Amino acid sequence: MRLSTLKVPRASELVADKLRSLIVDGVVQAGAMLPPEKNLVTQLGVSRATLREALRILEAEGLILTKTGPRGGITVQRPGSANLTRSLSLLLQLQETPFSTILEARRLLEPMCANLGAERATQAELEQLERMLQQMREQLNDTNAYVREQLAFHMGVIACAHNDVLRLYTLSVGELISARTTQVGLSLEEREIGLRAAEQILDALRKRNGSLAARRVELHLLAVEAILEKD
Amino acid sequence: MRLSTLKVPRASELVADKLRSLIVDGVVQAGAMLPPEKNLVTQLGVSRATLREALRILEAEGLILTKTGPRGGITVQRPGSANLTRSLSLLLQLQETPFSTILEARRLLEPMCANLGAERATQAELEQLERMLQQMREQLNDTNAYVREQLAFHMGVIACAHNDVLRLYTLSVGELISARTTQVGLSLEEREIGLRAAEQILDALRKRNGSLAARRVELHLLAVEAILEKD
DNA sequence: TGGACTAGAATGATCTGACAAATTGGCTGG
DNA sequence: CCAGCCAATTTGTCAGATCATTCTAGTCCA
Repeated sequence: MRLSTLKVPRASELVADKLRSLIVDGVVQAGAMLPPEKNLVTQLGVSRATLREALRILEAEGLILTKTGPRGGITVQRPGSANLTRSLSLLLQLQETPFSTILEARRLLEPMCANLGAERATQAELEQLERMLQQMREQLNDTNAYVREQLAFHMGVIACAHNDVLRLYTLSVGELISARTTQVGLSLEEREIGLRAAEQILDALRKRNGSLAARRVELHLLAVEAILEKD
Repeated sequence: MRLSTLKVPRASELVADKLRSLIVDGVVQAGAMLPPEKNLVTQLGVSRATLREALRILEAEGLILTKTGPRGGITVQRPGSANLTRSLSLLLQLQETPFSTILEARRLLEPMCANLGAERATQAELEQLERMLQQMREQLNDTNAYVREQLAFHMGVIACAHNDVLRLYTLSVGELISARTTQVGLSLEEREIGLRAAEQILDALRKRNGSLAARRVELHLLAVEAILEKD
């Protein structure tokens, strides 16, 4: 008989597990508030220090946020992509992964998603993309706002694929690359070229031509990479 | 003049940031130990409670682990894929993403990586894959061990693509699916079929035939999906 | 000699109680 | 009516003590 080494759980971890399952199981919905620390301490039978260590864990997971004062307290949140992106970013930094690898990943992921999206996009989604395009046109003179809208458009295209896993993956690499793009900056000409590329991509989606959409996305991404790597 | 709402950082977050940057910047390498809490408290000028909240954050990020006793203490770790997988899993659970979406993501990611891998695999990697195949043969009678080796083989194939981002993505969906596979279990016949598929995939890699490798991976994954969805 | 046992030290884990800081809502005096 | 101040609530931080775990070294006995 083989026994694995027995792991002694900490009280703070057990508390974190208990509260996390309340959230994941939907007992407390996002937006709702947990009882104040004072009450939790009595209900859980641990000290405040232990409870607070558990809260920091949940906060690191993006499940809660805390505010001081009356009307403050512990609010349950739905974690966004931030944590996923953060985990990825940490891993890549520690492995000293070159930026070109991130670019390549996006260059492979997005065309694939666009291909799927061309088949699956609903009419409403296409109209939404048209509105996003309009947003990009309006923000053409503000680099930061433009980069933000561009990412939103990309994600809108990817959302048409109706696959949340791929959407989250693409979003996390997209966020990393957008951060860099904002640093480097885009000239007005580059922004205009990007806008035209977006128009072409939406056109391909409207035609339900997946391979055309994929090709256009890839070309656009290659152009962006050329800009990012010019220095 | 517009001022964004001023955010008051907590001491525990500042401490976590400071320690994290020590790790990310390589001042303390993985495997090294941080000073004991007692010393950190005096060096950082915060209370022990605050320091410990910071440590729980870093632990949640997979950057450290703590042990009690002499020779215990705070060890710096390189975070593995666990955090990424965990973040993804949380997000998917809260969005009530169906399992089929995860399967689809893998079915799209792995063939793409295999295609790349066929072009880029080194001789050493091919030999490593051959050894993994041997491991699978030896574990053919132990379902859990077999599933583990199968995931290792898959990841070995993906590693040939030499893209860490895609490797991490594929690994995280792979871990989610493997967990399910272990629950469902595989019959001996299914394991033998899987083994033969792996042999075929390695064969395609050896021939440097990317599209063949992609097709074989996809067929294999479709077979696995059929097993997982049979109930 | 050698092995088992024990006492002590190092270290993290938890608890307790207190005070500080932030924020809201109501009160009060003009 | 309103501006400003005060009190209450809640989280944030601190200091100190005690408990639990685990390694080391020494001791005792066969």
